[in-house]
Amino acid sequence: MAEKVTIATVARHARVSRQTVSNVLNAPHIVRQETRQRVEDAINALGYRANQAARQMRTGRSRLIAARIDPTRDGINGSVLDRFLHGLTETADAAGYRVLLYTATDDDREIATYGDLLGTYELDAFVLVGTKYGDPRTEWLADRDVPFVTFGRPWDALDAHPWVDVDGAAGTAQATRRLLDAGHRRIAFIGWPEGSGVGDDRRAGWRDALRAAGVDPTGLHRETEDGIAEGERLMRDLLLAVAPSAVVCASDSLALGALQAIRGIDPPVAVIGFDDTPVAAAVGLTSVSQPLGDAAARCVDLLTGVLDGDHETPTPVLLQPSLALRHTA
Amino acid sequence: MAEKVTIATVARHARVSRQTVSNVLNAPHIVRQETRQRVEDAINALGYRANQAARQMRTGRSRLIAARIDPTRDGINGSVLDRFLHGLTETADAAGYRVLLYTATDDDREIATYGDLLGTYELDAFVLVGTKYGDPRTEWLADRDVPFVTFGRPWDALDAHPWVDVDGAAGTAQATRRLLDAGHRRIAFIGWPEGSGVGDDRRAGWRDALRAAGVDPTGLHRETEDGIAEGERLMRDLLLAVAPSAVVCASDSLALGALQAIRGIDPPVAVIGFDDTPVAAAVGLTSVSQPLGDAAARCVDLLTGVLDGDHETPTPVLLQPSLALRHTA
DNA sequence: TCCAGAAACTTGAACGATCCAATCCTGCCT
DNA sequence: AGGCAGGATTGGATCGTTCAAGTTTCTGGA
Repeated sequence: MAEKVTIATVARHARVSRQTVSNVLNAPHIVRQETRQRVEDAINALGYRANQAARQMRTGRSRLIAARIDPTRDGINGSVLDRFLHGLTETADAAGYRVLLYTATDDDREIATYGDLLGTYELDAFVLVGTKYGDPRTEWLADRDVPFVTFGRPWDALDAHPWVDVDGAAGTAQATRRLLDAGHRRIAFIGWPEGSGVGDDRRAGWRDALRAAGVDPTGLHRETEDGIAEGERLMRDLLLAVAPSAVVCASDSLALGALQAIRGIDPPVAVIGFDDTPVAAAVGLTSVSQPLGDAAARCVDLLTGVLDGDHETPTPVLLQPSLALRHTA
Repeated sequence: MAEKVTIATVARHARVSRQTVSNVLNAPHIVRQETRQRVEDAINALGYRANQAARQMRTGRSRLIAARIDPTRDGINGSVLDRFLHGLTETADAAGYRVLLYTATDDDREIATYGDLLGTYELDAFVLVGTKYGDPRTEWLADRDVPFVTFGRPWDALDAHPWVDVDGAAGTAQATRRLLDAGHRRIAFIGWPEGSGVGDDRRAGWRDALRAAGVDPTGLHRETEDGIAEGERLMRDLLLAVAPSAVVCASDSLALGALQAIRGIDPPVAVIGFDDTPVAAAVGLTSVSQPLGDAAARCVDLLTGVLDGDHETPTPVLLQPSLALRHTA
């Protein structure tokens, strides 16, 4: 069994002091070129890696970022988180950080977990996915000056914190415009009950795009909780009430339900979903696609900005979604 | 800002020495009841949490488990990993461990990452998802005595290591028997090319169930890479060649393709997929469901067994899948 | 040649927990 | 009352790194 290689081993091997080795690692510019080379050679020869625990003890920083992994709720939208987490892991890695997972069943437990993670692991930052009106989690973190980013806007706009989001309104607007361009006029919308930031935003995009084209959106939209059965029910309702020739949905679940409701109708009713989930790809559903890899990368950017001493509050990032065209629209 | 609460703070508050506090945490039985109570009260009052970095430095153990998060490949099977990771996080948490994510694009990089994680973070163990014939990763880890568990059998059976798996053959056999019970005789199988452990296992379950019922499986199966289009192609082929009344597939992707191929056929051809992905739930596809939460929990069980000093190699775990019945079979 | 000042490098201390060995109680027996 | 055994408690050393302060070496101008 090989001896443990510490900074002292490297120092001895390169005939310098421990501190010089440390400097080569953390502040290379203050070490003379020749010495630096000698130390780097020793590091490579010995396969030395800085022990994170020891470093953390002195600096108080763990180079660990926490992210929550949810129980896949209805299953369909779960893969969004999946893809986001992968992007996060990849980008964090490149920036020298690692992602630690945690779960929680409700806000209180989640906050308790924050305390635990901060106390025992001295986590550097948190990434929160999804935000709601009056989110107690962001408040707790902000009160304690814990760096964090949310993937999702702070809908309160009470106090600003760094965030990254995808412009949902732009997505539904783009979807609506595509349908308008294809000659559709009676374009309906199936969304979530008023009051959720994300849902209202997506509905607004559809409404504004219609108005801009001189179409009155009145009566053309329906609201429900998310779900396939719900989408199917509301689509049937819309068909009877206003006979739309196309529909934009706030989620792929709803869109999938809509697809089932219109089966057999000719000419086919166009359907566009939201999130570009695997299900959409599988059934050929056109859907608004979020740039999740980019979003994750920008989250890491914002965090490293804060962690590496940028004291100014970083500018929020609003990314543009794109339309994954398939055969339903 | 509150002072940092260390073991010394607690000791002062409880009027004992640091060591006594440490004993209360790590070996409670050697501390007198009354003293222990006083120390525990102090811990709660002060909100003390043992600093993991300091503990790790002395003990060499990080209470961190690494798990890989893959880029969602074809998207459909991605959520399996998602659900597994969630289960892992939950169970590990309960056992006092945390899950650290990593990614890698190929085996070599993955192994390099192992070295990095072990060197800098002193990870306690790895969980590998998916194994193949002659997996270099397990060999590397075993050579270095790094504790690890695989979710997936070692198909080589060369040297044993702890593993947890779901009995794929039992799943396809169960699916096949259900179809037999419903009166089907010409039950086809669409699977993956010979040579993958998982694929061969799933095909064997179908074949053996047919034989047990006195049906000759010859000519009733087709092989291809995974994918919806591939499944559709092979199903059309099967329809022309042997006109099956039912088909069992090695994945939901293949089953989804099969579903598209049989659209409009009456009486409908029964289809059963594998993995019970969100897509299956969405389109009403009957599918073999893996107990992913259980599997994750058993992985953690095996690991904690090894980490907490059980020197005997733990027994592998083979879990039974169940059939998620929907309207395609 | 000498010296100031900067640059390069070295040394001792500290982070917070655990381990080890030595000391202090406490209760019990004679 | 004195002595003893055993468990409970204590102080000091330690893990590997970085910080703060100190010392040596180098550079250039008078």
